[in-house]
Amino acid sequence: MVLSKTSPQLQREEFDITAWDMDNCPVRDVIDRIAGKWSTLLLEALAIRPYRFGELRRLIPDISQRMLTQTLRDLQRDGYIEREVFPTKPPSVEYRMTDLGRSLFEPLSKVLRWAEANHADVKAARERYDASELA
Amino acid sequence: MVLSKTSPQLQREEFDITAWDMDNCPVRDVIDRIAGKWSTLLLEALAIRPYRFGELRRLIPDISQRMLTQTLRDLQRDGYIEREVFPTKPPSVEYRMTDLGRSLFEPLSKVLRWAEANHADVKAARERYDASELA
DNA sequence: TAGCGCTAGTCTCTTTTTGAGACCAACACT
DNA sequence: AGTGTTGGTCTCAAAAAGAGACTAGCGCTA
Repeated sequence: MVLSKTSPQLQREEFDITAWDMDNCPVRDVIDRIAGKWSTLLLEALAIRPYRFGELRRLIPDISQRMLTQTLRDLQRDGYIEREVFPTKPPSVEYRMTDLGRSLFEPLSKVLRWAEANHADVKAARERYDASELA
Repeated sequence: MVLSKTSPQLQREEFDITAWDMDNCPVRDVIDRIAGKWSTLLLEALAIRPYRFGELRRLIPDISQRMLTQTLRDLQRDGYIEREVFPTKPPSVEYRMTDLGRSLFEPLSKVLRWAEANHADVKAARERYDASELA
Protein backbone atom coordinates (compact mmCIF):
# COMPACT_ATOMS: atom_id res chain seq x y z
CA MET A 1 0.00 0.00 0.00
CA VAL A 2 1.54 3.25 -1.16
CA LEU A 3 -1.27 5.67 -0.30
CA SER A 4 0.08 8.86 1.17
CA LYS A 5 -0.72 9.30 4.86
CA THR A 6 -1.52 12.94 4.19
CA SER A 7 -4.50 12.10 1.96
CA PRO A 8 -6.94 10.23 4.18
CA GLN A 9 -9.65 10.04 1.53
CA LEU A 10 -9.46 6.99 -0.66
CA GLN A 11 -9.28 8.17 -4.24
CA ARG A 12 -10.44 5.57 -6.67
CA GLU A 13 -7.60 5.99 -9.12
CA GLU A 14 -4.95 5.70 -6.43
CA PHE A 15 -6.68 2.65 -5.12
CA ASP A 16 -6.30 1.00 -8.51
CA ILE A 17 -2.66 1.93 -8.51
CA THR A 18 -1.79 0.43 -5.20
CA ALA A 19 -3.13 -2.96 -6.17
CA TRP A 20 0.09 -3.46 -8.06
CA ASP A 21 2.78 -4.00 -5.41
CA MET A 22 5.71 -3.23 -7.67
CA ASP A 23 8.40 -5.15 -5.85
CA ASN A 24 6.73 -8.56 -5.88
CA CYS A 25 4.76 -8.29 -9.07
CA PRO A 26 4.08 -11.65 -10.70
CA VAL A 27 3.31 -10.05 -14.03
CA ARG A 28 6.61 -8.22 -14.20
CA ASP A 29 8.55 -11.22 -12.93
CA VAL A 30 7.16 -13.48 -15.64
CA ILE A 31 6.72 -11.01 -18.49
CA ASP A 32 10.15 -9.43 -18.24
CA ARG A 33 11.64 -12.74 -19.35
CA ILE A 34 9.33 -13.76 -22.15
CA ALA A 35 9.47 -10.17 -23.41
CA GLY A 36 13.07 -10.55 -24.54
CA LYS A 37 13.85 -9.80 -28.16
CA TRP A 38 14.20 -13.49 -29.10
CA SER A 39 12.02 -15.28 -26.56
CA THR A 40 8.70 -15.23 -28.36
CA LEU A 41 10.39 -16.15 -31.61
CA LEU A 42 11.96 -19.23 -30.05
CA LEU A 43 8.74 -20.18 -28.29
CA GLU A 44 6.96 -19.88 -31.60
CA ALA A 45 9.44 -22.24 -33.23
CA LEU A 46 9.45 -24.79 -30.44
CA ALA A 47 5.66 -24.72 -30.33
CA ILE A 48 5.74 -26.32 -33.77
CA ARG A 49 8.16 -29.14 -32.97
CA PRO A 50 11.44 -29.78 -31.12
CA TYR A 51 14.54 -28.28 -32.70
CA ARG A 52 18.24 -28.78 -32.34
CA PHE A 53 20.56 -25.88 -31.52
CA GLY A 54 21.94 -25.58 -35.02
CA GLU A 55 18.50 -25.83 -36.57
CA LEU A 56 17.31 -22.88 -34.52
CA ARG A 57 20.38 -20.96 -35.56
CA ARG A 58 19.62 -21.53 -39.22
CA LEU A 59 15.94 -20.87 -38.63
CA ILE A 60 16.65 -17.45 -37.13
CA PRO A 61 19.68 -16.32 -39.10
CA ASP A 62 20.12 -12.99 -37.37
CA ILE A 63 20.38 -14.28 -33.83
CA SER A 64 23.91 -14.51 -32.49
CA GLN A 65 25.07 -17.82 -31.12
CA ARG A 66 25.63 -16.08 -27.83
CA MET A 67 22.06 -14.82 -27.51
CA LEU A 68 20.62 -18.11 -28.74
CA THR A 69 22.41 -19.97 -25.96
CA GLN A 70 21.41 -17.42 -23.39
CA THR A 71 17.77 -17.10 -24.39
CA LEU A 72 17.35 -20.87 -24.52
CA ARG A 73 18.78 -21.16 -21.04
CA ASP A 74 16.48 -18.47 -19.71
CA LEU A 75 13.46 -20.21 -21.22
CA GLN A 76 14.64 -23.50 -19.80
CA ARG A 77 15.18 -21.97 -16.38
CA ASP A 78 11.63 -20.66 -16.27
CA GLY A 79 10.36 -24.10 -17.24
CA TYR A 80 9.02 -23.35 -20.72
CA ILE A 81 11.42 -25.62 -22.62
CA GLU A 82 13.52 -28.73 -21.95
CA ARG A 83 17.03 -29.47 -23.13
CA GLU A 84 18.16 -32.98 -24.01
CA VAL A 85 21.66 -34.00 -25.03
CA PHE A 86 22.04 -36.95 -27.41
CA PRO A 87 25.32 -38.91 -27.25
CA THR A 88 25.94 -38.74 -30.99
CA LYS A 89 29.32 -37.69 -32.33
CA PRO A 90 29.54 -34.81 -32.12
CA PRO A 91 26.86 -34.65 -29.41
CA SER A 92 23.66 -32.95 -30.48
CA VAL A 93 21.21 -31.09 -28.26
CA GLU A 94 17.50 -30.94 -28.70
CA TYR A 95 15.15 -28.35 -27.25
CA ARG A 96 11.45 -29.06 -26.80
CA MET A 97 8.53 -27.24 -25.27
CA THR A 98 7.18 -28.36 -21.90
CA ASP A 99 3.55 -28.50 -20.79
CA LEU A 100 4.06 -25.21 -18.97
CA GLY A 101 5.45 -23.71 -22.16
CA ARG A 102 2.49 -24.91 -24.17
CA SER A 103 0.17 -23.51 -21.52
CA LEU A 104 1.85 -20.12 -21.86
CA PHE A 105 1.91 -20.28 -25.62
CA GLU A 106 -1.84 -20.61 -25.83
CA PRO A 107 -2.63 -16.99 -24.79
CA LEU A 108 0.66 -15.80 -26.23
CA SER A 109 -0.17 -17.10 -29.68
CA LYS A 110 -3.30 -14.94 -29.67
CA VAL A 111 -1.12 -11.87 -29.32
CA LEU A 112 1.07 -13.09 -32.18
CA ARG A 113 -1.97 -13.55 -34.36
CA TRP A 114 -3.15 -10.08 -33.41
CA ALA A 115 0.19 -8.76 -34.58
CA GLU A 116 -0.19 -10.45 -37.94
CA ALA A 117 -3.74 -9.26 -38.35
CA ASN A 118 -3.05 -5.65 -37.37
CA HIS A 119 0.37 -5.14 -38.86
CA ALA A 120 -0.96 -2.82 -41.52
CA ASP A 121 -2.69 -0.59 -38.98
CA VAL A 122 0.47 -0.32 -36.92
CA LYS A 123 2.57 0.56 -39.95
CA ALA A 124 0.01 3.18 -40.94
CA ALA A 125 0.12 4.68 -37.45
CA ARG A 126 3.90 4.88 -37.66
CA GLU A 127 3.79 6.68 -40.96
CA ARG A 128 1.27 9.17 -39.64
CA TYR A 129 3.43 9.82 -36.60
CA ASP A 130 6.63 10.20 -38.58
CA ALA A 131 4.96 12.53 -41.05
CA SER A 132 3.66 14.76 -38.25
CA GLU A 133 7.15 14.84 -36.72
CA LEU A 134 8.59 16.68 -39.70
CA ALA A 135 6.96 19.89 -38.46
CA MET B 1 11.54 -19.07 -49.70
CA VAL B 2 14.95 -20.04 -48.36
CA LEU B 3 15.03 -23.69 -49.42
CA SER B 4 18.42 -24.66 -50.70
CA LYS B 5 18.52 -25.32 -54.41
CA THR B 6 20.73 -28.36 -53.79
CA SER B 7 17.97 -30.20 -51.86
CA PRO B 8 15.13 -30.65 -54.31
CA GLN B 9 13.02 -32.76 -51.96
CA LEU B 10 10.63 -30.74 -49.83
CA GLN B 11 11.32 -31.62 -46.22
CA ARG B 12 8.37 -30.92 -44.00
CA GLU B 13 10.30 -29.18 -41.26
CA GLU B 14 12.07 -26.86 -43.68
CA PHE B 15 8.76 -26.06 -45.23
CA ASP B 16 7.44 -24.90 -41.87
CA ILE B 17 10.51 -22.80 -41.40
CA THR B 18 10.35 -20.95 -44.64
CA ALA B 19 6.85 -19.74 -43.97
CA TRP B 20 8.42 -17.13 -41.72
CA ASP B 21 10.12 -14.67 -44.04
CA MET B 22 12.41 -13.15 -41.45
CA ASP B 23 13.00 -9.77 -43.03
CA ASN B 24 9.40 -8.70 -43.39
CA CYS B 25 7.90 -10.52 -40.42
CA PRO B 26 4.80 -8.79 -39.04
CA VAL B 27 5.07 -10.61 -35.76
CA ARG B 28 8.61 -9.46 -35.12
CA ASP B 29 7.87 -5.95 -36.30
CA VAL B 30 4.97 -5.55 -33.89
CA ILE B 31 6.13 -7.70 -30.99
CA ASP B 32 9.63 -6.27 -30.75
CA ARG B 33 8.13 -2.99 -29.66
CA ILE B 34 5.49 -4.10 -27.20
CA ALA B 35 8.04 -6.52 -25.76
CA GLY B 36 10.06 -3.71 -24.24
CA LYS B 37 10.70 -3.80 -20.51
CA TRP B 38 8.14 -1.09 -19.74
CA SER B 39 5.65 -1.33 -22.61
CA THR B 40 3.24 -3.88 -21.19
CA LEU B 41 3.33 -2.16 -17.83
CA LEU B 42 2.33 1.15 -19.36
CA LEU B 43 -0.34 -0.45 -21.51
CA GLU B 44 -1.70 -2.11 -18.41
CA ALA B 45 -1.93 1.23 -16.64
CA LEU B 46 -3.47 3.11 -19.55
CA ALA B 47 -5.97 0.32 -20.08
CA ILE B 48 -7.49 1.31 -16.74
CA ARG B 49 -7.80 5.03 -17.43
CA PRO B 50 -5.84 7.95 -18.91
CA TYR B 51 -2.84 9.10 -16.91
CA ARG B 52 -0.66 12.17 -16.87
CA PHE B 53 3.09 11.91 -17.29
CA GLY B 54 3.87 12.54 -13.64
CA GLU B 55 1.19 10.13 -12.49
CA LEU B 56 2.75 7.36 -14.52
CA ARG B 57 6.12 8.24 -13.06
CA ARG B 58 4.76 7.90 -9.54
CA LEU B 59 2.82 4.80 -10.47
CA ILE B 60 5.95 3.04 -11.69
CA PRO B 61 8.58 4.38 -9.36
CA ASP B 62 11.50 2.50 -10.85
CA ILE B 63 11.17 3.74 -14.40
CA SER B 64 13.53 6.53 -15.34
CA GLN B 65 12.06 9.69 -16.76
CA ARG B 66 14.09 9.06 -19.88
CA MET B 67 12.63 5.60 -20.51
CA LEU B 68 9.12 6.76 -19.63
CA THR B 69 9.32 9.46 -22.28
CA GLN B 70 10.81 7.09 -24.81
CA THR B 71 8.45 4.19 -24.22
CA LEU B 72 5.41 6.46 -24.32
CA ARG B 73 6.59 7.87 -27.63
CA ASP B 74 7.14 4.40 -29.07
CA LEU B 75 3.65 3.34 -28.01
CA GLN B 76 2.24 6.53 -29.46
CA ARG B 77 4.10 6.04 -32.71
CA ASP B 78 2.67 2.57 -33.15
CA GLY B 79 -0.79 3.95 -32.50
CA TYR B 80 -1.57 2.31 -29.16
CA ILE B 81 -1.83 5.51 -27.13
CA GLU B 82 -2.60 9.19 -27.71
CA ARG B 83 -0.90 12.20 -26.21
CA GLU B 84 -2.79 15.36 -25.37
CA VAL B 85 -1.29 18.58 -24.02
CA PHE B 86 -3.46 20.76 -21.78
CA PRO B 87 -2.65 24.50 -21.70
CA THR B 88 -2.48 24.67 -17.93
CA LYS B 89 0.43 26.34 -16.23
CA PRO B 90 2.72 24.55 -16.24
CA PRO B 91 1.27 22.59 -19.17
CA SER B 92 0.21 19.05 -18.34
CA VAL B 93 0.16 16.10 -20.69
CA GLU B 94 -2.30 13.26 -20.68
CA TYR B 95 -1.83 9.86 -22.26
CA ARG B 96 -4.80 7.67 -23.15
CA MET B 97 -5.26 4.38 -24.92
CA THR B 98 -6.58 4.32 -28.48
CA ASP B 99 -9.00 1.82 -29.99
CA LEU B 100 -6.04 0.03 -31.56
CA GLY B 101 -4.40 -0.14 -28.17
CA ARG B 102 -7.50 -1.58 -26.57
CA SER B 103 -7.75 -4.09 -29.38
CA LEU B 104 -4.18 -5.21 -28.68
CA PHE B 105 -4.69 -5.24 -24.95
CA GLU B 106 -7.49 -7.76 -25.19
CA PRO B 107 -5.28 -10.74 -26.12
CA LEU B 108 -2.34 -9.24 -24.24
CA SER B 109 -4.25 -9.13 -20.98
CA LYS B 110 -4.77 -12.88 -21.25
CA VAL B 111 -1.01 -13.38 -21.19
CA LEU B 112 -0.76 -11.09 -18.18
CA ARG B 113 -3.42 -13.09 -16.39
CA TRP B 114 -1.56 -16.28 -17.29
CA ALA B 115 1.52 -14.80 -15.69
CA GLU B 116 -0.35 -14.10 -12.47
CA ALA B 117 -1.94 -17.53 -12.41
CA ASN B 118 1.27 -19.44 -13.12
CA HIS B 119 3.78 -17.36 -11.24
CA ALA B 120 4.28 -20.07 -8.64
CA ASP B 121 5.02 -22.72 -11.27
CA VAL B 122 7.59 -20.50 -12.93
CA LYS B 123 9.30 -19.73 -9.64
CA ALA B 124 9.37 -23.43 -8.83
CA ALA B 125 10.94 -24.21 -12.21
CA ARG B 126 13.61 -21.60 -11.54
CA GLU B 127 14.46 -23.08 -8.18
CA ARG B 128 14.72 -26.56 -9.67
CA TYR B 129 16.99 -25.27 -12.41
CA ASP B 130 19.21 -23.30 -10.05
CA ALA B 131 19.49 -26.26 -7.71
CA SER B 132 20.55 -28.59 -10.53
CA GLU B 133 23.13 -26.06 -11.63
CA LEU B 134 25.12 -26.41 -8.40
CA ALA B 135 26.49 -29.74 -9.63
C1' DT C 1 46.90 -39.48 -43.25
C1' DA C 2 46.24 -34.65 -43.73
C1' DG C 3 42.79 -31.59 -44.13
C1' DC C 4 38.09 -30.02 -43.66
C1' DG C 5 33.52 -29.82 -41.64
C1' DC C 6 30.21 -30.80 -38.16
C1' DT C 7 28.49 -30.36 -33.29
C1' DA C 8 27.20 -26.78 -29.30
C1' DG C 9 28.99 -23.86 -27.14
C1' DT C 10 32.47 -20.13 -24.70
C1' DC C 11 35.49 -15.94 -24.69
C1' DT C 12 36.67 -11.35 -25.94
C1' DC C 13 35.86 -6.97 -27.90
C1' DT C 14 32.84 -3.38 -29.77
C1' DT C 15 28.48 -1.19 -30.22
C1' DT C 16 23.94 -0.29 -28.62
C1' DT C 17 20.62 0.28 -24.92
C1' DT C 18 19.43 1.59 -20.46
C1' DG C 19 19.77 3.95 -16.05
C1' DA C 20 20.97 8.01 -12.81
C1' DG C 21 20.95 12.40 -12.20
C1' DA C 22 21.51 17.35 -13.30
C1' DC C 23 19.31 20.93 -15.72
C1' DC C 24 15.48 23.82 -18.03
C1' DA C 25 11.57 27.65 -18.26
C1' DA C 26 7.40 29.61 -16.81
C1' DC C 27 4.19 30.20 -13.55
C1' DA C 28 1.61 29.64 -8.55
C1' DC C 29 1.82 29.94 -3.87
C1' DT C 30 3.84 31.51 0.52
C1' DA D 1 12.27 36.34 -3.05
C1' DG D 2 12.27 31.60 -2.67
C1' DT D 3 10.22 27.03 -3.43
C1' DG D 4 7.54 23.71 -5.84
C1' DT D 5 5.30 21.95 -9.97
C1' DT D 6 4.89 20.78 -14.86
C1' DG D 7 7.09 17.48 -18.76
C1' DG D 8 10.61 16.94 -20.58
C1' DT D 9 16.10 16.97 -22.49
C1' DC D 10 21.18 16.35 -21.90
C1' DT D 11 25.24 14.05 -20.32
C1' DC D 12 27.74 10.44 -18.54
C1' DA D 13 28.21 5.75 -16.55
C1' DA D 14 26.67 0.93 -16.49
C1' DA D 15 24.57 -2.93 -18.47
C1' DA D 16 23.15 -5.65 -22.33
C1' DA D 17 23.60 -7.25 -26.95
C1' DG D 18 26.10 -8.24 -31.33
C1' DA D 19 30.30 -9.91 -34.15
C1' DG D 20 33.58 -12.95 -34.64
C1' DA D 21 37.42 -15.98 -33.20
C1' DC D 22 38.30 -20.19 -30.78
C1' DT D 23 37.58 -25.03 -28.77
C1' DA D 24 37.46 -30.51 -29.00
C1' DG D 25 36.49 -34.88 -30.84
C1' DC D 26 34.95 -37.45 -34.50
C1' DG D 27 33.58 -38.52 -39.77
C1' DC D 28 34.44 -37.96 -44.35
C1' DT D 29 37.21 -37.42 -48.26
C1' DA D 30 41.27 -36.78 -51.11
